[in-house]
Amino acid sequence: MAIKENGKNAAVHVHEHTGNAHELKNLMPDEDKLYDLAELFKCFGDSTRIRILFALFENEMCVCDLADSLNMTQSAVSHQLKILKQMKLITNRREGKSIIYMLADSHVSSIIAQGIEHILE
Amino acid sequence: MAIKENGKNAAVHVHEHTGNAHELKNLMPDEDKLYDLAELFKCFGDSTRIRILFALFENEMCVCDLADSLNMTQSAVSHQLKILKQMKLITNRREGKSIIYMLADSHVSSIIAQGIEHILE
DNA sequence: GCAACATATGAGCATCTGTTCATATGTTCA
DNA sequence: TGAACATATGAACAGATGCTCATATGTTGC
Repeated sequence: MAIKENGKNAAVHVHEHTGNAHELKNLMPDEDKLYDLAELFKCFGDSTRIRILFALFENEMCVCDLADSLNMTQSAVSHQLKILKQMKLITNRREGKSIIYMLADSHVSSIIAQGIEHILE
Repeated sequence: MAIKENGKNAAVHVHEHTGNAHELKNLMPDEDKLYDLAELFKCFGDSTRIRILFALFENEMCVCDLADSLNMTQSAVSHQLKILKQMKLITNRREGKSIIYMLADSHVSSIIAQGIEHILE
C-alpha cells in the first residue's frame, strides 16, 4: 500500500475499494462552477428566502407588501431580495415610489418543485 | 391608511400597492414544509456536499475513496455524509470493512441539473 | 425645495455551520 | 483475542449568515 505524506490523516494511505477514485475528476465541474452552484442552492436554503420566492411565484410584489405579508422587517426583506437578485433568481422594475419584484425565470419554480417532490416522499 | 402597532418598523402601515399581500397565504406551504424544503436545499448549498454528490452521481464509493478523491479528511467527509443521509439524498450499505455510499433517488440529479441550467445562462 | 413615502445599505451582534482533532465503534483476519 | 483497517462522533474553534437598528438614497406631489 502506497503512502502519501501530505500531513492529512485522511489520506495517509492510497487504496481503491471501488476502484473509482480517480475517474470522477473528469466529470466533476471545475471549482468555480461548483462554487456557483453551491451559491445558487444556498439561496434556496433559507426559509425566509423560500417564502419570498413562494410569494413571488404567485404574484409580483413590492418590498412593502412582501414585508407585510411575510411578517418581516422591510430591512430584512430588502437584504434578502438583494441576495436573490444577485443570483438572478428575481428581477425588479420601478413603478412610481415602489419597486416591484418578480421571479426571473422558470428555473426557480422547477427547482422548488423538484425539492417539494423529494420531501413529500 | 391604517396603522398597525406591532412595534416593527416594517409594518407600521398597511397598504396594497399590488393588492396581493393577503391572497398568497393560501398558497404558501405551512411553516414545517417550508423549513424542510430549506433544509433540503441547504444540503446542496455547500460546495463540499455538492462535490460528494457529483462523485456519487458517477459511482457508488466508500468513505475512504471519497476522502481521497476529494482531497478531504475522512472525518470531514463522514460528517457531511451524515447530513446528506439524514436528508435522504444518499444511502449506504456495508461491504466488509467499508461502507459504500450511493445516491438515494433521481431527485438529486434532477435538482442539480436544474441548478446547472440556471448558472449556465 | 420640502415633506412623506419607499427602498437600500452598513455596522454590530447572536446564531449557525464546516472543519479539525482526538477518540470511539465496528469489521476482518491471523 | 488482538492488531490493522474503516467509519462515526463529540467538542471546540473560526468563519459565514441573517437579523436589527440607524440612516442614506431615491421618488412623488405640493
